[in-house]
This record gives sequence, structure tokens and C-alpha cells, in this order.
Amino acid sequence: LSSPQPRSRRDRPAKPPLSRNEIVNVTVEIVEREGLGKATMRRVAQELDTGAASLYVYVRSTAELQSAVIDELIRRIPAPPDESWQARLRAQVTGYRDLLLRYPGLARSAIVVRPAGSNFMRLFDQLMGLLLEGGADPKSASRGADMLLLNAAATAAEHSMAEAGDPDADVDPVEEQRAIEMAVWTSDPAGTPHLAKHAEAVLEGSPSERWEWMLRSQVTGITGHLFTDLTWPTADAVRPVSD
Amino acid sequence: LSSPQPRSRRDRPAKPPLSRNEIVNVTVEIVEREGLGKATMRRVAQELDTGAASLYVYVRSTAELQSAVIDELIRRIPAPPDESWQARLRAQVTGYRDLLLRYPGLARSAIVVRPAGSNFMRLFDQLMGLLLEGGADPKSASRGADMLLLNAAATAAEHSMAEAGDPDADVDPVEEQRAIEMAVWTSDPAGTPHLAKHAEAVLEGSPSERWEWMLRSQVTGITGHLFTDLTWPTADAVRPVSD
DNA sequence: ACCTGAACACCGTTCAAGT
DNA sequence: ACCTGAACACCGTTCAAGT
Repeated sequence: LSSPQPRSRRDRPAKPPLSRNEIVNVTVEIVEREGLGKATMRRVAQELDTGAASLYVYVRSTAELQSAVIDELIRRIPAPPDESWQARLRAQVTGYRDLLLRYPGLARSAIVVRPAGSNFMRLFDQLMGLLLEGGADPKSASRGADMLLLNAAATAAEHSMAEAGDPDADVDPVEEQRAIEMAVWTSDPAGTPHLAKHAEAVLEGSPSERWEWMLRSQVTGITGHLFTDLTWPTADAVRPVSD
Repeated sequence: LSSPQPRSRRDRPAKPPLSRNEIVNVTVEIVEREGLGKATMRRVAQELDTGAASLYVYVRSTAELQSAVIDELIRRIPAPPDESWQARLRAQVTGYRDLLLRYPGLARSAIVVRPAGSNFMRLFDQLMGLLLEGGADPKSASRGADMLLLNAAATAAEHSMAEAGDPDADVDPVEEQRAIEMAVWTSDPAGTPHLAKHAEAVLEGSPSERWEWMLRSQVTGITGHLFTDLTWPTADAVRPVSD
């Protein structure tokens, strides 16, 4: 009765119409499952049952698509606890860092393709508000929010390497740590005297302690409060960050 | 008298023997001339009149080669002036940032392929020494040096995009700045109240002023000195950083 | 206007074969 | 041991041709 052409179409789920939103969502799914490295134009197109060229109707470039993906993921950062401005600030910045740490390749992208979507703007605004609450003037609050977010992304990018042994990893974190410790302990007292003298202090502390130190140090610098004046929530008051 | 084979070899300059050093040097030259993006294994091999596969005898991977290039370039950072620890610290960190800013793609690489060569170690050690001189304890000095270098690389990566109009550029900086200003001025007072209220403070200041602010803020946080206690060289005492 | 296949101009890395 | 050509398995983006 009907021609066979439409019939075979009805056999499998209808191919959803292409749209910018659909493309971003599919890309987010690939990033969540396999990391940013796998979310290539060709791969995203394949998932949408089309060719890579078709995507260029809706996105300008790979960088633009990645920027949209990051903004969508920022939207999913959990709301901060209803506590002091310090605790909320820590939760927000750490949430951003954790997000970038979770999916290989994302952190790198976040530094280069400066996120500027509405969700990033909202995150920036929240941090700015918390710093204002902490006594910073508007200029310091703005630049401070900038610095905190940049630093979070850079920290995430620095050890952005999935699990140990992951073939997709940039570096093996265990191998890396060993190499660093070796280099510090055997450092030449003539060429690098301070490193040699204070080797223990240099290597001291877990990743989460180092992160706490960095946050606290930055907030001190931004607000101008002395360490001793700055009330900072104790480490065990929050869920531990990935060590 | 002699066979023609050696003769034709003598016609053109003798092909220098392949070595790790030679490979790194040639790669540095390509980076200086055309940016890191052009310094591919294939291109470096071509410059050395061989095939890409031959390089793998001397370098493990592209990442390892890039790491060696960065370390060599760090060696060339000019020595700091013989002034206060603050002035020397600023000169060193700014020198590192400027280096990463100079060659497109280098900053991105510096964040991911964590430099760990001897010249990076020496730079780290110098910063640590300056922070100790500024009154920081060894742990703070070590973590502070880490943070300063990480933020310098991240800052450079953020606006790592050659000249306006460069086809190799990640983004057009002029276009980018316009877009940011537009977004801030038209920001929704409901969604981003602080951004909307303090738009002027957010957009205020030149890139070099922002950089100065970041350095000063970080050093304040690291050493625990209040802004008012921290002697900081006036901006016009040093050569202006790239604006 | 939207979509496509094919092409263009590249990548990093591996490997069998040579010297 | 060192070097090579060729191959493998990919990229982003463009564009003429179709609908």
C-alpha cells in the first residue's frame, strides 16, 4: 500500500532533527562516557547518524562546541551549603575544579576556550558576591573571582590524567609523583639550594591539603585579611576532595 | 678518482647526525619562528631531512619533546635585576609568563606537560628563595612558588592567541574583549546581580594592571603580609609588560 | 535552508624491512 | 643500533552537489 521507503524508516526510532541543543547534549554524553578527547566532530556526527559537515550548520567550530559543553556541565555543579561565605566559596570553587577533573581533557579546554556562557557568568557572579561578603572591594572581588576560577582550571589541568594506567592519560600520576620526589630528593644543593634544604616541606601534604592551602592563600590575598583573621572552615567539615 | 656517491654528499652541507640535542634545538627554532602548533613530529623530521619515525629513537613522544623545548626556553629568561626581593620575584614570574605568551601554543603545553627539567627546577628554586626572603615559611614558599608559576602559565594560556587576525590564533583578542564587555554591560541584574552592579569595576584596568594585581595578591596571600605592609615596587619602575 | 559524500591537508605512532 | 617508507588510525574544515 505504502511505498517501502517510508516503511524502513519507521522500523528504527525516528532520527531526531538536528539542532544546536541536540548536538551539545550528545557531546556532553560522549564527554561523560569517554572524555573530551573522544568528542570529535566526526564522532559526535556519527552518534547523530550524520556526517561531520552537517554540524557546521549549528556550531562554528570544535572550540565553540566545547565551550558550550563546559557551560552545560557548570550548570550541574551542586548548590553550595547554606553556611559561612568561606564554606560556600570553597564548595563552589572546588565543585568547579572537581568537574574539570572528572572528565579527561576538559580542564585543558576550559583554560583555552575561556568559558563565557551564562552558567559560567553565574558562577563568577556567585564567587564575586561571596568575596564582597568577605570584605573585598568590588575590584578585588571581580579579579579575585577571576583568579580563583583560573587557578581551579589550571590545577585541574595539571593533573588531568584519568586513572593510573589509562591509555588515554596524559601521564601516569604514580610515575609522575615518583619522578618529582626523586628529582627533589636528589636535587643539587649548588643549583637549587632552597629545594635541597627544604625538600621535606616541598613534598609535604596531600593533594587536598595543597588545594586547601591554595584556596586559603588566595582568599587571604584577595580580601586582605591576615591568615589569623580569616575564619576558615576546618577540613573535616566538608566532604574530602579527590585525593 | 673517488666514487660519485661521496661527491654528491659533499655538494650540500653534511647532514648533521641525529641526536636528542639536535632535535630539541631544531624544534625550538620552529617554535620561535612559527609557534608550537607547527612543531609537529613530521615537520621537525622534515627540517632534519629525515622521517618522523626516526625521532622516536631519541624522544618518547611529542609531549616529552615539548617539555624539553620549554625547559630550554626557560633557560633563556633574563636574569632578574639586583633589587628588592619583590622586584626580583616580579621579574622572574613575569619573564616566565612573557615567554609562554610569546610563542603561540606554548602556554597550553606548559600547563599540561608539567615542565620538570633542570631549568624549571632552578626557576622554582629562585622563586622559593625570594619568598623565603619575604618572610614565608618553607612550606608556604614552596607552595607559593608552585602557585605563582601555575597561574603565570594559566594567564598566558588564557590569552594565548598571537596577533589579532592571525589565522593560527585560538581567538581574536579584540573580538573577545568586545564580547566580554558586551556580556558584562548587558548582564541580567536578576541572574548576576554583582556583575551588573559593579560592571565598571569588573572591566576596569589594563592587562598589565590586572597582572600586577594578581602577583601582588598572591604574594600577600603566600607571605601573610597585609597589602599595607607589603612593599611593592611601583609599576613604572620596571619595563611595562605586554599590554 | 539544510544536509551530504568526498576531498583536502594534515596529525602521532608503530612496525617490518633495511643498513 | 640506527634509520626508513609505508601504513594505520585518526583529525577539523571546506565545498560542490543534492534535496
